[in-house]
Amino acid sequence: MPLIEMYERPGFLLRRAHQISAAIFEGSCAELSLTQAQYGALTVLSLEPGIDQTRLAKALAFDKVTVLRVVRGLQERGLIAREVSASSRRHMAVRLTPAGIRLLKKAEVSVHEAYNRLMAPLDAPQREQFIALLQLLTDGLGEEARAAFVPLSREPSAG
Amino acid sequence: MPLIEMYERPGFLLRRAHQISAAIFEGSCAELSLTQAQYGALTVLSLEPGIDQTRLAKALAFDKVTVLRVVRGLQERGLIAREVSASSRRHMAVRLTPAGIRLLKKAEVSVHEAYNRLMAPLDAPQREQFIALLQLLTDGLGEEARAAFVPLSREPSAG
DNA sequence: GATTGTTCGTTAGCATGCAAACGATTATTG
DNA sequence: CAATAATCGTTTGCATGCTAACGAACAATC
Repeated sequence: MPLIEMYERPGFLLRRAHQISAAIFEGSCAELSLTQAQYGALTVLSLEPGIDQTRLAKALAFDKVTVLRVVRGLQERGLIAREVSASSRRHMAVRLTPAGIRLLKKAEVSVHEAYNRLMAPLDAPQREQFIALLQLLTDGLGEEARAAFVPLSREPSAG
Repeated sequence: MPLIEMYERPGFLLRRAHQISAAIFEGSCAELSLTQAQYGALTVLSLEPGIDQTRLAKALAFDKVTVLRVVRGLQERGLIAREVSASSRRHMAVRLTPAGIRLLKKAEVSVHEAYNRLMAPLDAPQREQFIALLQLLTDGLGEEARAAFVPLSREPSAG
């Protein structure tokens, strides 16, 4: 048994795969200075303009604090705008600026490139299987681990 | 198209899956105060006593600094011992203490429990597929991303 | 309508992961 | 043996992710 059992454990492999994925993504998007987290935020904001930070956190499965820092960074770069919500003074309405929309559009190319680099070792059916299994895993564990992952498709658009 | 494309992207899913995996692992090992990183280090050390930190980092696909901090923490808890290597003054020989061996043995139960919780949404063939695909992905990208992932099976035991 | 409780955004603190830089030590080369 | 280069461990600094705590605003209850 020369091969270490550890290298077959999903925990180890997931950490490693995520590590590689992040490195590839940020390599591909280095020119745009976009991290995975920032890209995710821009993507959600493009589909849900004016969403508040808590909802944004849930959509991304992020922590509140992480969303705050991501959003603040994007705001400082002029990619998004934040203002107190019209309906509630404690909600922040976050939306893309024209510059943010442009950058997101530009990023799609790099993101696609990162996807291809990441999935290079897998052929088409393997990619489908892999994604299906990941979805099965994360969906099935959504409540187990945190109970806060609500993909936004159709939800009350104002509490 | 109500479902967001993002939720099908492997980068997002990998980050999410890793996030859940880490939470489950640390939940199961909370009593032992063991993180994934610490458990990985103990595991490698149990198979390669006296390994130096750089090699340990490569085996775990960790950064040098991360290994340093992990190893220092384990040393402060009396689970491992570090001493300057006999063959080279700039190498540190790291090995488990009896307490470390005991804790690692105790941890196996919790680790197994974490595995079952993590893989709960998948049946047996799916688990095999999932692990095989993860291995295919990480092996295939080992050099692409970093060129530093050398699973230890049989390597020069002294440079 | 005042009190209680909940939620949102924020700050602060801790752990993890990476890159850069530096002293000490070893390897390499003449 | 002397000089240069490479390597190991370490420190520092930065980014990310989480928990805990807190003020402000809202909701719920009586």
